[in-house]
Amino acid sequence: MTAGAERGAPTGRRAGVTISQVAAAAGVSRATVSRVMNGRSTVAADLADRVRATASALGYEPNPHARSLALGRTTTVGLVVPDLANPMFQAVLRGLSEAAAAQGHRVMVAESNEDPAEEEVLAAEVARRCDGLVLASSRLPDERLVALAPGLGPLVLVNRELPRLTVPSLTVDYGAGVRDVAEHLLALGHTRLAYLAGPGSSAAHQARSAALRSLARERAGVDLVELPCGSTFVNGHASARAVLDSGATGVVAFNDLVAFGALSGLHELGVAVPDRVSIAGFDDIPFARYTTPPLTTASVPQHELGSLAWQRLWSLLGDRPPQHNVVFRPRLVVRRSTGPAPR
Amino acid sequence: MTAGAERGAPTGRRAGVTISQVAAAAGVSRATVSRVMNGRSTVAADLADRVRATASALGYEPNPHARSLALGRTTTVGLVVPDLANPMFQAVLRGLSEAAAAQGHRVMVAESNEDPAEEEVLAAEVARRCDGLVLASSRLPDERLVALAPGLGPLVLVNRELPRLTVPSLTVDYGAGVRDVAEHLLALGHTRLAYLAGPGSSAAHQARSAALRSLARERAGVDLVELPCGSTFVNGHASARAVLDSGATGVVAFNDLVAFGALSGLHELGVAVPDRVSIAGFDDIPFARYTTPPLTTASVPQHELGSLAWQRLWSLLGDRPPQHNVVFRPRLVVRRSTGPAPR
DNA sequence: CTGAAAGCGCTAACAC
DNA sequence: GTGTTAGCGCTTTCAG
Repeated sequence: MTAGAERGAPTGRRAGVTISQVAAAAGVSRATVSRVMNGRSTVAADLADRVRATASALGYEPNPHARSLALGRTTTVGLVVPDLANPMFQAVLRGLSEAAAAQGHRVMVAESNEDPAEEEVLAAEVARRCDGLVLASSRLPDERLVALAPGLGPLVLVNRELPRLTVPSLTVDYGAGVRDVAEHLLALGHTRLAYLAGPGSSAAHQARSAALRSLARERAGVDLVELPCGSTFVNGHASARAVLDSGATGVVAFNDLVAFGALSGLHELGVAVPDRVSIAGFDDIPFARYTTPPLTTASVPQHELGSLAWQRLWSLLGDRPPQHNVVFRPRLVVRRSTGPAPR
Repeated sequence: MTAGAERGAPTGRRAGVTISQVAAAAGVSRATVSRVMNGRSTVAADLADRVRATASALGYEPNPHARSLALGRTTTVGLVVPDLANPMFQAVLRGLSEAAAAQGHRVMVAESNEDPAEEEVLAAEVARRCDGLVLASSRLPDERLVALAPGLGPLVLVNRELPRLTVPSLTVDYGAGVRDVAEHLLALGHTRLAYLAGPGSSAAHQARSAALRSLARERAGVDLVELPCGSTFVNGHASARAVLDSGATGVVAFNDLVAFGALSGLHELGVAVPDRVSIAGFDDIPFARYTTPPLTTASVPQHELGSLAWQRLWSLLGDRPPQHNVVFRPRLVVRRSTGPAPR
């Protein structure tokens, strides 16, 4: 089955005219072609023109892998997320992809399925293939991340900080955000709150859980129960019964997805929202305002997290001074899924 | 600024122990190391063990770019979509990414922003860097696509066919789907229908437009007006006024996003849905059932489109017999955004 | 300003 | 079985 590689091979293996062919055709050395293609130093104008002409005549396009090998850089950045189905991460991806594209870079995505072990392998692998890596909402324990980070090359963290290491991070003040949500519920007269917990490995979850507990401790007469849940619609849906059984009238969901799931599950159980129980989410994903009822949530600048991550990475890649870390303050967005506590 | 490249360079340039170092340390040739690393032919067991030991001791990991260059293949596939913000394409991405990951491949995404010119450049570039390419809902005119395709290497088309070329395609019978939607509206007593048109360059739009026109032609007493719109939430929102002015009581939106936009715009204009106008979307994106009111739509197997695309590509990459093309029949999903025509 | 030559890190014939 | 040799296609000193 030795099919000819020339012109339009059957299954479509790309042809590939090489720099040598161009050099030969133009009667110059490969070095010269390379210089012209890269707009390097001074090449006599006429020669340069000749090279450009034959290059385009032959349809020459430098082989990116050969360049990567020679230059030690691809024009690709990686993004590793726990769950591509989460609109939050989709938004980060878009923000990153857009910004990177504007600078001629592509992005390679990988999802770890919320599994720290998988994430560790993926991060290493993706980092190896790219000039830099953005790790969003890493589910890795601090010590693993600290151990891993130096080997990953240029790295930017989203939704996660690494105190002991100086890696650029874009974070969100989840403690303050979830506190705002809880205060909102308390102000509405709810005294028994349920927190639908995120994945145990999620730093975002840990921050929220801690902030809620400390709030409950400070305030007299506030009852808080933490219900193990997860990060998906399905997880939230499955928690509806537990929410009901908990006797809570106000629920703080780990994120909007979970909130929607709970909303839908409670609806099926015949529980009116917000009449009997109020539900709030987190993130303010695009559809949060269009559900029934529209979701009260804490807004997080998802897209911007992605684009800023690119800026940080870009600085790193150019050995330019690192940009400042930023922590975003979530903004409470009150919609109709929360209301006064029932009497 | 000649920083030492050895052990943990400042900005984090990846170190990179090479095959030569492993070979030297293990006292064998690079070829042997290569053979061991790739589980090739027979290498004496003891030697193999020694190599493996020193490799892992040194933390050796083959450089993917060098492999790509030598082997002529990366383990990466590309995906080009018109709009990453569309949940439909996000789902395709997930389907593709999941399936590809199961076979050890990564995906590189790029979005063309609905711009055919940009798409053409992107497709070529991404194809060059990957083993194969899936082009989703290409906005390229047939002739451009036909001209481009052969140079792209292994290619799979989603939401698009190329009659003159034999490239694997996964399509959806949009004509039948949109017809189902329209019939549903007609059965509810609507006689004046508005179609919120998608991008002119979209094959999906063209198919829907044609099917609707032919339906209107067949049926007596059916009024159809096509309103230029687009593919996004914002486009749909901006069309609300035009919908109202058109006097239509039933609207068929290009996709769910447009339908949501229209829903929201009409709501702001104080128009009750479905009491005064009925709206149907297309795709059945994940949130379609959770909006207010839940959206009537034609369901399309988005995730499956992505995973099947991977299968097709995988066959192509292995020079295995091409799999059969499939055309999915959308399924009408009636929810509460459509109802009886007002009297 | 241009060419020759070495090398990026790996794989694959081809000999021993 | 294992080492030697020659690339994969490009960039980049280093001479001239």
